[in-house]
Amino acid sequence: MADENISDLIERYLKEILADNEQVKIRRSEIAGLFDVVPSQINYVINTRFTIQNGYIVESKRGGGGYIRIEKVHLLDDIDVLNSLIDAIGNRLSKRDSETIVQTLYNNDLINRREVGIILAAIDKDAIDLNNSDLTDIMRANIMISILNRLRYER
Amino acid sequence: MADENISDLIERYLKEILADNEQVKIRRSEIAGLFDVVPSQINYVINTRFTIQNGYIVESKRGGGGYIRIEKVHLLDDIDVLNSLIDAIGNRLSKRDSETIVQTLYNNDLINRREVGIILAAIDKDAIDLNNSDLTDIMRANIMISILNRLRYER
DNA sequence: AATTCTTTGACTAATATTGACTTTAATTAT
DNA sequence: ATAATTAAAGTCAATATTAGTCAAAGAATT
Repeated sequence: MADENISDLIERYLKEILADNEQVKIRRSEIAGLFDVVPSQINYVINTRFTIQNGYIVESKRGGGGYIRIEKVHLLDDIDVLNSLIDAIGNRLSKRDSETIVQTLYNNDLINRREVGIILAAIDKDAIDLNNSDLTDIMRANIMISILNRLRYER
Repeated sequence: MADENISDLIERYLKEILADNEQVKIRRSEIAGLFDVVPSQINYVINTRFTIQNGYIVESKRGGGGYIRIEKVHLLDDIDVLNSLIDAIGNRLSKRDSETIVQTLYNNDLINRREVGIILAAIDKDAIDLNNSDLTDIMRANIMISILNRLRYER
């Protein structure tokens, strides 16, 4: 417990609030001031400790009245399939492989027919085409991973 | 819930009225006075929060007895909603506008909460980012249109 | 010694607020 | 009737107020 750098302290501070609340809404500069660090360190703490893998989602808004909101989400129990699918996708994902993944999701009752349609529309070749099949496969991988991560929790 | 910016407060004020009425008719300077802001801020609020994507149409008149009227738009059926949303998307689509669209889909019972999450994941900034914000907005427009088109016949 | 993690700050991006100037419509004066 | 005045709303660019990114420097760990 005594091994604490400032990022750890900030993490602990936020998680203590999250122990009693579903979410924290902060003003970045305030927290930075509280711990006497530069504002961007708050981003560092968030990026390293409040990821979706840890069960947190983060929203923010800039400008007057801006904020950062961290929300704890409930990760589902049976997400092994999702996790292994995420792990299996590398940087690129072919159309064919993406269809296999969607089929797997459907077979495992992780998505319904309608959701199959939506996901296939989201990664549709024409939609994400960039005149560069390499880029298209990268884009497809990114989108698929983002969706799989979303399926890992419910709100 | 405190600490919202004034534009959010004005938005909320108007939407509360619109919850009970089909339309609001305001005198710009009055609302500005009520919230102690400059009159043109009312235009800012309207332009950013009461767009057609949001499901509102706005009419106004200048000169003596001038006014601004905000009206909830009433589209006949789901296809109308989808068509008008598709029409409103050009080549590019900002994050903000995309969120408005998804909200409108939800408000019109065209998608459920879970589908909101999936769609937002599909167009998430980090997912479709290619280190080029121009391309990001183009990609977001393409994906959103693809999904909207899917919803058009999958229902 | 090498690698990874943390801290810092300069620069960028998004959103909100303000105010000077313009346009339109109604009212009043000629 | 027509012109002048007044009373609105609209536009747009400048400024203010946040948060985000990224890379370099420093610290800790392996």
